Amino acid sequence: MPRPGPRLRLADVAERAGVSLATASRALAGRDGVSQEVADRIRQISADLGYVANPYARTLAGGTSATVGLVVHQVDDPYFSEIAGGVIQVADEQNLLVQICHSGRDPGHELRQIRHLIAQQVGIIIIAGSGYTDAVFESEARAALAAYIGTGGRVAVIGRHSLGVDAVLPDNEAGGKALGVHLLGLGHRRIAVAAGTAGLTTVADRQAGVLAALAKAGIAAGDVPVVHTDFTRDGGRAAAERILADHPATTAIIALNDAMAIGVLSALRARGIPVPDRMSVVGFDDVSVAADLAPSLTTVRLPMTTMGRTALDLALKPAAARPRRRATGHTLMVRDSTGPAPA
Amino acid sequence: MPRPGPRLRLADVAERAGVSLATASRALAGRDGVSQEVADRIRQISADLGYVANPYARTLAGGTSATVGLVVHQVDDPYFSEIAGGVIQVADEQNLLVQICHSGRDPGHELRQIRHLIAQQVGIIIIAGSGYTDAVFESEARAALAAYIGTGGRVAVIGRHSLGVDAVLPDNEAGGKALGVHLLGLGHRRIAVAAGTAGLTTVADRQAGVLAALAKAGIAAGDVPVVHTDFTRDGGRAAAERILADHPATTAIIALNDAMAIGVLSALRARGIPVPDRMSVVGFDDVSVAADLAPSLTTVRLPMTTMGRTALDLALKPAAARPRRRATGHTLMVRDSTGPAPA
DNA sequence: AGCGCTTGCGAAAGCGCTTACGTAGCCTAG
DNA sequence: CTAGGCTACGTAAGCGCTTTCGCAAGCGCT
Repeated sequence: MPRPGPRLRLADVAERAGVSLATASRALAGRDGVSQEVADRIRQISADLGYVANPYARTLAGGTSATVGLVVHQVDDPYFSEIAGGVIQVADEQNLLVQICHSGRDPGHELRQIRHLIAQQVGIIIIAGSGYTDAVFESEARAALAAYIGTGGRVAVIGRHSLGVDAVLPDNEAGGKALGVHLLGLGHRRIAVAAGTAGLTTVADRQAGVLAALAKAGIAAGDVPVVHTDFTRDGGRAAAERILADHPATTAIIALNDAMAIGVLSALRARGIPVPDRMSVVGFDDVSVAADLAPSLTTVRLPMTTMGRTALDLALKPAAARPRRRATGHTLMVRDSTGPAPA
Repeated sequence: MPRPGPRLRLADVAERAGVSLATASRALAGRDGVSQEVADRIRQISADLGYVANPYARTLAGGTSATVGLVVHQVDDPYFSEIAGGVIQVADEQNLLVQICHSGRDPGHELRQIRHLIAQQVGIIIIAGSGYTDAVFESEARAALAAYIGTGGRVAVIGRHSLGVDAVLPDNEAGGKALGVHLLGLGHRRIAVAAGTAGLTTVADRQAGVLAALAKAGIAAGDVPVVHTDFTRDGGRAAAERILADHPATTAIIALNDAMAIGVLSALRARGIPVPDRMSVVGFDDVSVAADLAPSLTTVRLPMTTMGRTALDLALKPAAARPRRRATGHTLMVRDSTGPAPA
C-alpha cells in the first residue's frame, strides 16, 4: 500500500488565510462563529489551492463519515447496477463517497459485509436486493443494524421489507398479480412459474401474487408448476427446460425476474418454440434490455435508478418515526413476448 | 451524518491480551517484533471480540489506505458493471474496499474525480473506459497520476493506452479488423460504421481497425459512412436511422460497441428490416446479453470481468518497470446477426 | 566477566482534522 | 462607568491507530 506524500493540509489553507486551524475548519464546514468576510476569504483560498480535506482525518476527528456503504447481491446484474447508478448519482450531488460490496445472494456473507461496514464506521448503509426468509439472518442483521442506528448510523434497504429499517419497496405481490391477470386475460390457463433462488423474500412475494391472481380465476396453486432454480439467466434456462419436460401443455411461463426471463426465451429459441405464438413469457423488473429483446419482453417495470436515489435520500433525511417505507410504483409493460393462448 | 458511538478499539484488544497498543498493532499487522505465542494470543482475542480496525484511524496514522478508487464512465452500462464485478472480486479476496465513482464519459469530470481520489488518499486508483483524444485532459491527468505514483500511489487503467500508467488493454484495432474481415468474407461491400462518442480513443482505434480491413479489400475510407453519435443504445438507434436514410444501399452495420448494436437492431426491427437477411449487424464487447438477443449478436468478445481482476492485480503487484501492459485477448463471436450479403 | 548483538516489548509522538473551551473586543443596559 | 452578554477567533485536547525510539533481557563470543 502506498504512503502518499506531503499534501495540502488544512493548516496550509489556514496559514495562507492568516487564521487558525479552528477558524479555517469552521469556515469550510459552513459552521458559524466566523465572520462572513473571513469565511469567504478562507473558502476562496481553499478553492484556489484545490484543497480537499483528508476524509480519514475528518472522520476520525469528527466521528462522522461521509461514505455510504452499498451492499448489492451482484453488481454486474443489471437490476443492481441500475440501483447502484441511482445511489451514485445522489452521492455525487451530496459529495458522498460510495463504497460498494457484494453479498453474492448469500445471507451469511451479506451479514458479514454488513457487520464489516458497521465496524468500518461508514456513515450510511444501503442494502439492495431481496431479503432472505432465513430467520437467523433476519434477527442477527436486525440486531446489528439496530445497534448501528442507535449510534447514529443511517440505513435504508431496497426491495426488502425486513430488517426493521427504512425501506424502498416495490409491491412485488401486486406486480406478480398483474402478470397473472395479464396472462389470464389472454386466455392462458396452463401457466408455469420460473422462480428464483429459494429463500429470497422477493421470490416468495412475487410468486404469492401470481398464485393469488390465478387462484381468483379458479386455478389452484397445486395446478401451477413452480420451478425453483436461481435468479439468473442460466437459472431461467434450466427452469424452462424443466417446465417443458414435465409440463408440456404449458402455454405461458412467468419468470420472476428479467434475468430468468432472458434465460427462458433463450431455451425456447433453442427448442424452436415460437414466442408468443406457442408460449408466452413474462419477466419482472424491466431491466434496460428487456425492451430490446426479440420478442421484446412483457414485464413489470420497477424504477431501479429512482429506487437507488430514493433510498439514499431517505437515509440522508432525519428519520422521525423510524421504519419508514417508500412504495415504488410498478407498471405492467405489455410487449411482444405475450399473446393469446394457443387454441 | 452519524456519530458512531463507542466501539471496540485496539486498546480493548491490547488490554484484554495484557499487552501494549504497539504490540497489539504489530501482531495484527503481521509485522515482526512480536513473539509467535503473543501474536497468536492477540489475534485470537481480536477474532473472538470481532475487532475490526477503524480504517480511518489506520489510514491517518499509517498513511496507507486500503481502499481502491474505481472510476467508470457509467456503472449501469454492462461493459462497466462487468469490469466493476471483476475489480470487486479481487478486492474482496484482498480485503480492500472499493470506492466507485462515475466520470460520465466527460474528460473534465473524470479529471476532477481522479484528482478527488488522489486528494482523498485512496491507495489504488483504477480507471476504466476509453481514453479521450483531448490532449489537455491527457496531459493534466498524466501529470496528476505521475505525482500520485511518485508518492506511492498505484494506478492501473483498463481499455486505454494513455496516461503513461499500467494498463489492461484489448487490441481494439485488431478487433475492428476482425469484424471488417468477417463481413468482407460474407460478401459485404457496402458497410457503414455506427461509431460512438467522438473524442474517445476506443472509438478511434476500433474504427481504424475496421477501415484498415476494408481498405485492404479495396474499399476506400471515403466510401465507408461513419456516423458518430454516442456509445449508448440510443446512440445506436440514431446512427442506424441516419445510415438508412443517407446510405440505403448499406448491407452491414458495424456498431463500435454492443450497446450501440442493440440500438441498431432495435431501429432495424422498428423498420421491419430483417437481420441478417437484408442487413448484417455486428457489435463489440460481448456484453452478457449479446448472446441472448434475437438474432444473437455477432461481436468481438472482451473478457471484461477478467480485465477488472487483472487491473487490480497489476496495481497490487510492485511495479518494477513502470508502464506495464497486459494485453487482453479478443475473440470474434460469430452469431446470427451476420449473414451473407444480399444479392 | 564483560562486550556487543539480537529479540520482544512499551512509551510516546504524531497522522490531519473537529470541537470543546477560553479570551479578547465590542455592545447594550443599568 | 461598569456588569453582563455577544461575537469572532485562537488554543489545545483528542479521534484510534502506526511507528520510531528506547530499554531490558537473553544470547554467544572473547
